[in-house]
Amino acid sequence: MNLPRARHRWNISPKKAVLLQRRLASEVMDTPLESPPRRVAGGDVSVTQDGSGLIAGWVVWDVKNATVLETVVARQPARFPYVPGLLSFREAPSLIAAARKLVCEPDVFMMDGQGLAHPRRFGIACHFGVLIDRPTLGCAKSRLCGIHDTPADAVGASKPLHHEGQLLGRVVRTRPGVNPVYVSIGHRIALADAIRLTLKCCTKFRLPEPCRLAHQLVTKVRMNAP
DNA sequence: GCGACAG
DNA sequence: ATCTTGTCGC
Repeated sequence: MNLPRARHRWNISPKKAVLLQRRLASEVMDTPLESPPRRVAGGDVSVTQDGSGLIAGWVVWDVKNATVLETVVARQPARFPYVPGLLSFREAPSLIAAARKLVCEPDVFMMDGQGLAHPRRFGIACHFGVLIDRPTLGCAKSRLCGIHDTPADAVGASKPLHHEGQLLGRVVRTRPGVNPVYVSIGHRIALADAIRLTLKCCTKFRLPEPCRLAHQLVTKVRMNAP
């Protein structure tokens, strides 16, 4: 992939990281996808036992044929701690490094974490999306901020996620009897597109296939190379 | 001051 | 996120 050049450093203080988020958040674009997505990349990051290394990976999923088109991984030292609200400063660098290895051009990138559903409206899906200038969406397994009702126990049921008077995303039931996921836009996508695509990629499990397979990928790589 | 807090 | 045993259900 031919990605844009780096726009800022990553080894900055949490204080400056927050300021950077506020500045870049204005660049997020809430716009419909230009065409029905066919190649969807799911990304995830695993951490080594001692917590010093990160392994990021992407799995490109063909939604039409339900097949894997490509997989890539990248290893990097962990240079930023996990701080709620600043996840992208810890994981995005490795995810970008891995994305640079992709040969194909995904139509959308699905991130394991929040997008707009963030205290400053700039979760990892927004940050990654703005930096690489590609359509992205956030599909998190739990809540970071906001309030919502419990969606009905049926596939596709959902409830809005609100925070400070704004609609940040939707809590979506992807499987009956299991916890819903938190879907929000990352960049260059509309919430309706994000939800539709998330559901379309959920075939047999709670998480959409691209994300689930990416999680398996980085976990296995970590096991086979401490 | 206290609880909450993506991965 | 990672660690970690058994357990319930299809």
